[in-house]
Amino acid sequence: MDLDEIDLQILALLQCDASISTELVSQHVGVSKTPCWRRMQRLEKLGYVKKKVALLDADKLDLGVSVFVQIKTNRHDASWAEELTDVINDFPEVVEFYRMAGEYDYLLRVLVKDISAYDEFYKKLIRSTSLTDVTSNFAMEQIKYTTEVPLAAPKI
Amino acid sequence: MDLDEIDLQILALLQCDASISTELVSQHVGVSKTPCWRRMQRLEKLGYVKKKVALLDADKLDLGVSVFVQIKTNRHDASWAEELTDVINDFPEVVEFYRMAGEYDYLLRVLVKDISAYDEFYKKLIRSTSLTDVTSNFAMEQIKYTTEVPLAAPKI
DNA sequence: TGTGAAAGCCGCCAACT
DNA sequence: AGTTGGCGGCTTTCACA
Repeated sequence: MDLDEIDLQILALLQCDASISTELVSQHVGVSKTPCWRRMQRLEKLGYVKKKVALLDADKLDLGVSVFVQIKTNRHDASWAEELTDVINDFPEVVEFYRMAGEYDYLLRVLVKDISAYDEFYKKLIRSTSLTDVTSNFAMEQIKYTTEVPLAAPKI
Repeated sequence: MDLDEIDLQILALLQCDASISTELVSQHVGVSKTPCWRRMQRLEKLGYVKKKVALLDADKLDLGVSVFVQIKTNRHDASWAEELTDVINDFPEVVEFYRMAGEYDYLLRVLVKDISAYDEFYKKLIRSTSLTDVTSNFAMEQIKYTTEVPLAAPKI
């Protein structure tokens, strides 16, 4: 990994606030504007920073319910997995999608307005591909949600 | 909800790319610069935009393993729940934390480097509070991950 | 809401250590 | 790798229709 301490500090700052100016970043990490700017450019070009996004308040937008959906299948060929991936990617309600080890094959997090909106999603899902077993677990409350990855770098 | 179509379009753009300039936003949504800027200010002030962040590449930073941890407890009083919340919030490895309906009481997503890093986390967790049942499910692959909430607004 | 325009900061580059 | 200096442009703001 070709990152030094300063790079990690820059990443820590940016993943906390992407709209911070180069000048402020440079002051925090203790180098002057230009090298700091060059580092930031490099971190983007190398893909350490994937994108900069605005995080919206899901509750305010009436999307307060997360549902975790565990999926089991008996088809384990590559083409079916690809099909499932395509299907899932077309659902904007699915915000996370994992292939799992263990009992269940896949795990989804689905973000919807309420239970009936989830039911609509569920019907769409089982209609669009063949699944052996689908188990839904409802979240009552989102206690923590962060996009910040746990960097080894010291917190600023 | 005091948002019109234009506001929703602005939100859709910003949650896809927060570094887009006011001018580009204004062109996309069909109003001129200043009113568009005023809307964007308003959306932030009202809290629809919570923050702007950089999304980092977890794989590149050697944090490729997500573990979903289901927690069961027999203590259902408010003070214990608060204690758990505090404990969890102090773990940077825990990137998501939900109170669940159904069999399990809580669900965590923990982001770590590898299995042994997870084991370290696990030991820290069970040491810091009393839990009746902890089940860990490992994700082999993150197929989809987005911070974009499914807005009713038309995709741009 | 839209227009226009001023002020200022910021990203960006050049020349040098 | 770092610094210093500066140009150009965009963001931000205000005044007014």
